[in-house]
Order: sequence, then C-alpha cells, then structure tokens
Amino acid sequence: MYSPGDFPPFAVTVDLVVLTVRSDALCALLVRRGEAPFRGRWALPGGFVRIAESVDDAAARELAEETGVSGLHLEQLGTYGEPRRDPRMRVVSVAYLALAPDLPVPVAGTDAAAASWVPVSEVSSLAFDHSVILGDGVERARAKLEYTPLGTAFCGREFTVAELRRVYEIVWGVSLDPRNFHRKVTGAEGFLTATGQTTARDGGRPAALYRRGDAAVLHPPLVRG
Amino acid sequence: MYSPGDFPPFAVTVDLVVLTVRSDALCALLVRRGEAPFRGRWALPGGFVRIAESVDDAAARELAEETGVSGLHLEQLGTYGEPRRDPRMRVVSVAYLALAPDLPVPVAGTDAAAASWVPVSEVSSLAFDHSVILGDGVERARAKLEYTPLGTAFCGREFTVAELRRVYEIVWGVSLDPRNFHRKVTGAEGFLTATGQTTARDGGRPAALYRRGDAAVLHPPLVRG
DNA sequence: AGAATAGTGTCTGTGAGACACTATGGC
DNA sequence: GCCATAGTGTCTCACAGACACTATTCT
Repeated sequence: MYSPGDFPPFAVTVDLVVLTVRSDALCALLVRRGEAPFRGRWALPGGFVRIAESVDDAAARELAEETGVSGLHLEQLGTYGEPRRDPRMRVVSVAYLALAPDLPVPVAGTDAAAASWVPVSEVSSLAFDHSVILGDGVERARAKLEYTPLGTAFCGREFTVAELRRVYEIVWGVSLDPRNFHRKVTGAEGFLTATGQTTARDGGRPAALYRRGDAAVLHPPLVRG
Repeated sequence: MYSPGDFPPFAVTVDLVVLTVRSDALCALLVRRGEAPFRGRWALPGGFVRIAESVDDAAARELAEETGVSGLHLEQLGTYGEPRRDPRMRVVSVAYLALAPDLPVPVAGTDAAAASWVPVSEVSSLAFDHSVILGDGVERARAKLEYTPLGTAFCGREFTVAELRRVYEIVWGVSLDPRNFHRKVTGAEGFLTATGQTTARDGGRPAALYRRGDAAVLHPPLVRG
C-alpha cells in the first residue's frame, strides 16, 4: 500500500488551550513568541511531537512543562491541518484543551520569551491560526460544563459551592441563582464529595467544603442560563 | 523556534468512519486490505494527506472516492498518534466521521481490494487501531443524534417520520414510542421541513414526507430511550 | 441587633412519557 | 366492514426556576 519514502513528510505539533478562572475572568495561558515567524506575538503554548512519544503524551509533557503541574484535565480538541497555517513548512497541529485551577504563576517555558494568563475576552490576534483554536477551546469548555462535572477542574482540591458557582457564572457569562445551583450540584450523583469541613472565607455562615466526585457525566446536566 | 530539517518527520493520514443504516443495522464502510501490513484484514477506508491539501480536504476527497457521493456530513472525530500504531513508520492519523444514507453499493476503492458495508455489531478486529477508531465513531454518532438533527443524514432526501424513527431505534438500539417521537421531531424548530407530499410505503394511512431542516442543534434535544 | 452568606422548602410552569383516541389509507 | 399505520389530545410525574424562609457566622 505504501512504504517509507513515498509519503509526504509533515511536522506534527501539539498546541494547548489551557484555561483557568482567575480575577473574575476566564483566562488562557499564552506565551510570547521569541523567534520568527510571528516573533513578539502571543501564541498558544505547544511544541513538536517527538518521534518516539505518542501525541497525547506530547501534550501532557508540554502541559507539565508550561504549568509546572501535572494531573490536570487534558483532552483532545481537534487537529488543524491547513497547508499554509505555518508559513515555513507543512505542520499539522493537534490541539488539546486543559482546564486548570488558579495556578500561582506560569513558569517561563523553555523556548518561550514569556508566559502569562490572559483573559480570553482581551485576546486579540494570535500567531498562526491560534485564535481559531482558542475560540474552539473556549466553546468546548463552555459546552463541557453543561454535561460533565468539569467545572470542578477550575477549582482547587477543596472548594465551596459558591466558588464553584462563580466558575460557572464566569465561564458562561451568566448569573445563576445560588439556591437552585446549590440544590442541583449537591443533588447530582457523583458530582461532589463532602469533606465534612467548613470554611468562612467571605463572612456569613460558613460554607461546607467539597471535593470533586467521581462521576464522568452529569445526570441531569446543568443548564446554561 | 525551529526550522525545516530539525523536526521529526511524520506521515499523516486520514481514516474514515462512514456509517449508514441499512437492513435494520448500523453499518460501517470497510475495505479489505490488499497489501501488507494487515493484508487481507478489514480496515477503515483512508489514505495519505497530500502535501498541498488540507487535512479536511483529504478526508472529503477520500470520502468521495470511496462512496462515489459528495456532500455527506463529515466531521473530525479525533487524531490517533501512538508511536507504534503502524508497524512500519510513524504515522499520525486524523479520523473523520461521515454519516450516509443507504447508498447503492460501495465502489471499489483505488487501492483497496474490496469495500463493503458491515454491521458494526459484527465487526471483529480491524487492522491497525481501527477498531478503537470505529468504536469512537459509533459512540460519537450515537451522542450526536441526541442534540443535533443528524439522524436525517442517514435518510434519503425525502423521508417519513417513521423512517427517521427507525434510524434512531437502530442507532440507539432502543424502541421509541411512535406517537411521542412524531410530536417531538415535528415540534422541534428547524428539524424537519414538510414537503406537502405523502407516501404510503407500508400500507396504512399515508405518511407525510419531510426534508431535513436547517437547524444545527436541537432545542430541546431528543432523549435516548 | 443587623448584615451577609449558606442552605431548605414550596409553588408553579413546562416538558417527557404513557396511552386513549381520531384520521386515512389498503384489503 | 377490518386492519394497519399516521397523527392528535390528554393525563401524570418529574424537574427547573422563582423565591420565601431558616441557619450560622461576623461586626
């Protein structure tokens, strides 16, 4: 059918849409490019897939390098393969979506001039086709929050219902009734696990602390707005 | 950041999960491999991405070549990039999901020994990691039928509500109440467009004929049995 | 006490499923 | 007439949203 040598050679990269919620905004991790092409422009973090590692492993490796944290939620978003998306050669990029809690501060990547959390509403035009990829990632994240318990991926290990609600309000850009939200998330099977602890971070009655549960999908789904 | 020559070379292919409903079963389009590796085994149709075409275009081209039909629903499913998924070289495959009506019969592909519709329940082990890809495609198709009007992609240009219902029953493997199904699909905004024609294919009162509507998502979604 | 936030109870509207009933064809 | 399938009306239950109300802390 084919043999080495008669196939067109491609470079394969991974690009990461890493999202978090901080300072009342949905933010993406961006790096400023230190070299051509698009030198000085913001871009998604990413890099080449090594010849002996899987594409998924490459994404996990890059994510750990950029954030300094492992174990974050990571899923494939899509593959972007227009012929001229990189002006220098034929590059096919596999994009991944990662959701992170409010991490201290991005560590400077090995080959990036600077890394920073940028509110997605303030992102203008990124290098390559990364604006499209980021848009697709944000849309996927918003959709995933409806029918999976992934809102918890934006929170720390322990969190209150109010903190989780803020995540949903910021990601969806809506306001939710605190009482109905509370009933819904505490009632959904496997969404939250009570720790038995409470905290009083904001004055008022102390709130119970929860950890994420073990459900992979939500029955019934949360409804947006 | 990088330059031609210092990146690991990959081959990039597209693989197609083409599904249809025929003979009361959900069927996938498979080809029997004519060459090593996996000679004689069933595999998903697919092929190399050409150096000057986009990955999406490559998928559409392969789909038209295999089915003889263009304009089918085609969407990216995922990218499979384990280092050893092809025993001969490093190949990254971008998989696509296509949904087709009951087409006459597959035309023999250019480089495939034979092509055939095979009920997915009877598919045993395919070449490469194609069993995994097929499974992912079937799962995606089942999910898509819930919240998009894509069930109509399995029907011809004009169809009755009963024919559409059979599609859902076969894909989901459940039985649905004909009366509630009728009310739901005719009530969903943009799902169906009435043609004004009727047909009496099965005896009984003639059924109205519909074409697919223009909605991209369903409000409210159909619910799986 | 008063303010603030946490959490519960209750009402009401909407929609899904069950299924009786009507409509329209072939025989 | 009978049978088969198409399509509508209606009942009931469950759940989402609105919001009154109670609970527990801080100042």
